[in-house]
Amino acid sequence: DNNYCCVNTERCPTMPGHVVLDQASPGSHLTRILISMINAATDCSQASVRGKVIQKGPLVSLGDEDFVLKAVIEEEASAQSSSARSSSSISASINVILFGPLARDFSEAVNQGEVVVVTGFTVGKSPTAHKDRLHPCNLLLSAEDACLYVLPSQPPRVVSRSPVASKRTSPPSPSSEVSKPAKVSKVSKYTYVPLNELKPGAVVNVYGVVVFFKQPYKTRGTDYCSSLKITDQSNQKVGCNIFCERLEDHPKVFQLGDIIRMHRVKTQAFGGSISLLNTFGFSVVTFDGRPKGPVVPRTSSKSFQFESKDERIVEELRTWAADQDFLPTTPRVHLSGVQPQSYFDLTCQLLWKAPVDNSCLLLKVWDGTRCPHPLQKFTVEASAIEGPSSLSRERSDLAVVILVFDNHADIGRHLKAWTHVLASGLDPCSGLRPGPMFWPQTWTHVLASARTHVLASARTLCSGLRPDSMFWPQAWTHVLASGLDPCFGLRPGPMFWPQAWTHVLASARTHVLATVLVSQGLLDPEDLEGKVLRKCPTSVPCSSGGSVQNQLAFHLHGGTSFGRGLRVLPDDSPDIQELRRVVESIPEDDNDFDVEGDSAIMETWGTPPETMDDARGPCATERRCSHALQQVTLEEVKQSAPDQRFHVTAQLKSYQPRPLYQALKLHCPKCRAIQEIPDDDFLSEAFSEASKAPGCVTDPWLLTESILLPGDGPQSPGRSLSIHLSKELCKNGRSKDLIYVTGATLEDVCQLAAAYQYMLPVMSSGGSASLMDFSVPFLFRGTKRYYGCKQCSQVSVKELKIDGSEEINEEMIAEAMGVQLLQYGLLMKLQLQQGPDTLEVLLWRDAETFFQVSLEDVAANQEAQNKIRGTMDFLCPPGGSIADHPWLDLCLTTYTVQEDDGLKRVCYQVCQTSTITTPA
DNA sequence: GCTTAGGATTTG
Repeated sequence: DNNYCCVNTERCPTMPGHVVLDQASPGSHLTRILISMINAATDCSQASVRGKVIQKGPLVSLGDEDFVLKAVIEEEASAQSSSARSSSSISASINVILFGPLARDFSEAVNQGEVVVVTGFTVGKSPTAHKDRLHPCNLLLSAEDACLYVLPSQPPRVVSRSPVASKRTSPPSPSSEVSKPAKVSKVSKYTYVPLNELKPGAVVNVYGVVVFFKQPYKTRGTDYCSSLKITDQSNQKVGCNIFCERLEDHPKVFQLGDIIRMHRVKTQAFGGSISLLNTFGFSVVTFDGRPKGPVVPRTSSKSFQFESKDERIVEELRTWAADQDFLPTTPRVHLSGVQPQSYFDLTCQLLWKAPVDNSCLLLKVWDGTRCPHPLQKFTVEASAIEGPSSLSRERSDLAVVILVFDNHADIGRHLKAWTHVLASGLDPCSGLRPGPMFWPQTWTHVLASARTHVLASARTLCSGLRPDSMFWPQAWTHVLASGLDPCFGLRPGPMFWPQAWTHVLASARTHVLATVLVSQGLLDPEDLEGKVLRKCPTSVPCSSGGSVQNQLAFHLHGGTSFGRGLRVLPDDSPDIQELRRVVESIPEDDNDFDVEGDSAIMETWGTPPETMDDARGPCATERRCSHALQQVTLEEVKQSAPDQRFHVTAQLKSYQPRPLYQALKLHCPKCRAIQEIPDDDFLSEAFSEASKAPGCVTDPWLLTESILLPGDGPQSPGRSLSIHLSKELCKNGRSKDLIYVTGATLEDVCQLAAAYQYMLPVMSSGGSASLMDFSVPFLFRGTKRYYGCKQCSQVSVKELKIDGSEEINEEMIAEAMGVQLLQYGLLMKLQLQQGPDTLEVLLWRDAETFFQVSLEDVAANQEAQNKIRGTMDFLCPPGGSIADHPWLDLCLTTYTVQEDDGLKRVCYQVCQTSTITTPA
């Protein structure tokens, strides 16, 4: 509330009777009154009222500089809901009547949707209350004492990443994949229903704080299911079940208290209350729920709206949630803080994994801290390890094993080394369980894998179970409830029983194996040891000294109770930053390797390139320069004086920006300024605004044809679209080479651009054609768009002179109009790695050479954008270990730039280098 | 084709 923008400095901020646009903190010395609390007895002298303008009437002249204007302001949603419980049914919308110059100023300066603060008003009885059902009172603002302040309206933003996002403004957007967030219409198209106002059988949008969640788990149907419970300021808790086939489409909820926004969820009556279900067009965005910290949307949606309004709602939910007493979750702890026998959540990085059997997977992870408890040891054959198996001694000492079972093993099998993982509901158990154990510990896993086969093939075993022979009473209830028979033959694959029955089988299996299998001669333990153990590359545990009872093992049990699960965390997650810092501070390049298993896999990612030529494979880039230079190391580059060239071989560890479309820029070859590319929503609004008052273009060298387009009603009256042809071009039979249009929307422009060669949107300036401002393209050709430099252009729209059959191009048009053309540029920051060394370099000047693509094409078509994406995924595979990244032959230049603080900094840029191999 | 799940620790 303290950031009021300075729009109009000519007006005195404290003078009554004016619309003020630049007051720092309006009405702060006064008491703010909620609209619903206003009554005839309200003391107006010390009061201020704040509300959003939802209606703005016309300025009515009473003659001789006297005016009157009626508007309706409404309490903003946040204030409304916080007052909802205490207030009566009095309307939160009130008529405001402005008189005199205040009315005139308001008419000019204030738009519908903006938020205003009024002071110095008087309260009257609203004569229209029975008719408009608004507040029974009205606010009267006359020139003598009244003051009205306008809060700056922050332009909403739309984040647009793919063509899908711009479909609404068809035809296809040239800059879709690569456009920058920009403003669109000021009124959001989404409204959010408070959770206590949900009615069954509706499709709604909601916001909420997550008070319970399960990571997505495989259902018996086709999809994964995320189960959530959310709440909001109404304190209503609402269950949600989100079904999506793809894991990445699920809500990215990582912690209780996260904030979630869902669009298009279906309300459904269930168990006496409302629950939510995703429905067609569902989209979800989540936010970290901790107060402070930036509001960063987490989503895999290709397009989503995100405006200042959303930011405000998130902040409000955060603030509200901070004071609530939500039930505690499993604690999120570091390995250094693990308490035996107490379930915990762990944020960690996967180093490698090894399959144990169909239903168990061993994950080797770390989080940069040391677990103080003695841990069970595991023996793993090197051949079973997926990922870099040898670590420096220091790193290895910090790494721990997690055994993940059943449904989690299915998720875990898809994880790549170096992925950051949230493991929820880990059980830091001792390897030995209380109660009788029938089998030596080393066999348990073998038996676990054997059980499926046995149970699947030997139906009689299970039907032979008797209640008095069960060890765990809770399992028996399940047996009674569901019986075992339906288990068989229903599910293909390693998990052939439905999730709901895991309980029965999991608890029954030890019993089955212990008391039935052997007694019936179906399984011989000797036989098992001889046949199955050999096939099992991971044996559990291998105790070496110490008491097994005191050794901890981390188990992620099957099932999803209490939110147990595995989830990949995005690389920009704030919870990873600390882990990353700690992990990077630990040396990885000492030679004291701790080799897991019998045969070590050579560690490629920490090895200097000179010794690894053969293992590296062909380079993915080649130098196109003609320098005769020796290869040097990154370290040598860093130590050298600037303004030189170097040849290096390195891997691409990471790059920015993500998302990639942000890399594409516009830049001026003359003044070298770089600017962002506006997105279609911004352009759409700019053109739509300009189309409302196109004016008349009467240049004598133009032929004008106007069409009157009918409107859809009072909201959108008809408009006039004019096409102007150059007489000169017409004379030469080339009228279609370049046309000028006025009154066109972006949609019109795109349609016309498809039919003509070049198209110049113009507007009337005193009857002559003039260009629109340079925030929009000044010229269109098909899906290509050309922008001009605000600094370097001297615009005047003139007739294009051409000689005979000369082909028109954008340079000629720009030159004729005095426009300095902007060029497309691609700016990326690459982090190179060479053994233990890293170096940050830029890709800018020779980006086209690097990707072998025209940036003009990248701006205009998806295929070229895909080429860049494909190349980057090849050079830096998502989720892969650095060992899997191809090596790059690079030519680097070094140079210095002057920073804002006057200091000089050395920069590095990739030049004259092309990628060789890109995936199909 | 249009369900799946609808919180409530495993028994490794």
